[in-house]
Amino acid sequence: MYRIGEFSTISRVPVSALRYYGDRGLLPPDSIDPDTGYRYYAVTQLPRLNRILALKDLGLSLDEITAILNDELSAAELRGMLRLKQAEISQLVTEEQARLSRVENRLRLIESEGMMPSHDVVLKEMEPQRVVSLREVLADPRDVGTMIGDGYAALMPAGIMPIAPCFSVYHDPEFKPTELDVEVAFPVATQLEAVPDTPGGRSFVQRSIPGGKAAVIIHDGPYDTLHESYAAIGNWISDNELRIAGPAQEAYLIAPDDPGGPITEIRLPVA
Amino acid sequence: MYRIGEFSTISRVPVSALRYYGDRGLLPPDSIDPDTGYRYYAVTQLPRLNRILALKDLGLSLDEITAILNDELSAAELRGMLRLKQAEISQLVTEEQARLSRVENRLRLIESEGMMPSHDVVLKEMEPQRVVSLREVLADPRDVGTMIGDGYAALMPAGIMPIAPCFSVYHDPEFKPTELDVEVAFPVATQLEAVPDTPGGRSFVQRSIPGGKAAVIIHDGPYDTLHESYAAIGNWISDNELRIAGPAQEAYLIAPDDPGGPITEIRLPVA
DNA sequence: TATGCAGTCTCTAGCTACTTGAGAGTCAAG
DNA sequence: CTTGACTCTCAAGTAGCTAGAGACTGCATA
Repeated sequence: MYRIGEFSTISRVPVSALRYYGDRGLLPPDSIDPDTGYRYYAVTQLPRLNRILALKDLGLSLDEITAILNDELSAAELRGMLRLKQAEISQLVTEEQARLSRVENRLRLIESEGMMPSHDVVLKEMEPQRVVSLREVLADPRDVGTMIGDGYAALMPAGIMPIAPCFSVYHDPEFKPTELDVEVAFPVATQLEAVPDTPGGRSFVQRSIPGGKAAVIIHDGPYDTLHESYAAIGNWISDNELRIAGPAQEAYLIAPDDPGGPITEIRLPVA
Repeated sequence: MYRIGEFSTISRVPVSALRYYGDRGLLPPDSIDPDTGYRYYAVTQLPRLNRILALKDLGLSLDEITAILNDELSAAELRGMLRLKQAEISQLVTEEQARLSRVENRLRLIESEGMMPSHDVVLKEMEPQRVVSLREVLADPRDVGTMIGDGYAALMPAGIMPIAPCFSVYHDPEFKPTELDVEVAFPVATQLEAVPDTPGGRSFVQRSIPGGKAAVIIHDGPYDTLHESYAAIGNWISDNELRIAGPAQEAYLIAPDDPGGPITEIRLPVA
């Protein structure tokens, strides 16, 4: 019988951890002196302790290990648990590798430009959004602004308030400066009975914009530098070995007539 | 100006996280209503929030991010921090890959044998140990027992108490059943003035056994099944893509004359 | 004007697997 | 009997939030 310090030396497990395992019921001491409370361990407990350490090394939690050691699991459940853990770890490895390449890219950016990039791309989870929208093929990209104005001019008098900033969706698979298939969307809370046509004679469609992951960047500046943010988001996506999985969106968080200039969020669905 | 809920919708960051970042000084609200305590955020805070998220995605802690955002770091420090993070992540990836292969091996073992292996190999950190030891080339492996007895017979009367179980070190690079170069070591607390020779005429050497990582297994059974544990430890080492980095040790935790039979710990230094 | 309800506030606790430390008691040797 | 090493219990700390309790605010409707 060993006292906890000796058992710690033999097993090379810290005293505090042994006490913790004992209190959790994972490795109760062989006996406890009822007068002094001293814990006494037997060498025969080493296999159990080593099993605890080995299972912990597989990434199992102490609760899971407790269940395994107390024989509460069938062989099938055990296999299932391990296969689950296997999937978890391989996902973790993939994620960490992606993180690693993000760090490497950031380092490369800093070394080449001497500073941090001015704005950052982040991956966000988008909720599906119910919208009323106008869609049109435009000759001039700047007409998007008039479409938005036209849309508001129809919605406001009808008492329809967008619940989030309006945004545009660019449906062209590649960029076409002369024939731009663009949708202007106004998020709404629920399906609406009727939506009036716009003063400009456009008709609204009600639909749901699907959710999912999107690479997002805030563009804080005039529209004629939007391409820089698109370049940043494009680089980020290829760096992270993702691919574009839907049409780009631009959300107009602050309108261009604001004294501070417009602020735009570019979103690119990815998978 | 947006209330926290709206800002949460726009940024797709949970309200609780925004409050937390505010309290940490990482992203204080643009203003706080002194009467109600309501937090108000501006769209212009989105770039900072996105930078926080992007840096978090690189694996930086909020403290580190605070330092970066408050411009407390030189470009060199920033590069250093990222390079450190890079090293950390690639080590993490390596570790998780090793863990993954451990899980896969465990699964394979379970599927082939229908159960968990009876004993477990674990990786432990060994402290360097000061010992007094006897070393000899033996014709018969079973003579190790007499060497141990001989050693104790010299040490006990001289008042030298080993501070840990004695163990043997097998110095042969490969196994030789007829000419076994074996060292029997007794751990001691400090360098000793003098150690008497044994009744059997052997002379002690004082030395330090180096520490480091070792693969360890508890063998709970008679010595003639030791090879099974050696096989298990050998498999484990190759599974984990480690290599043997020193002579094997066998620690005699419980002597073979105990009614429960001997318990032995096999240690194989690895790198 | 009253009521309701969604939103917000602060504060506390919980999550994992321990580690650290305080304050008190125990053991063996000299 | 003292000393020093060891052990005990209990509480708090770790990271980055999340969840919940109980109270207050703001806006819309009856």
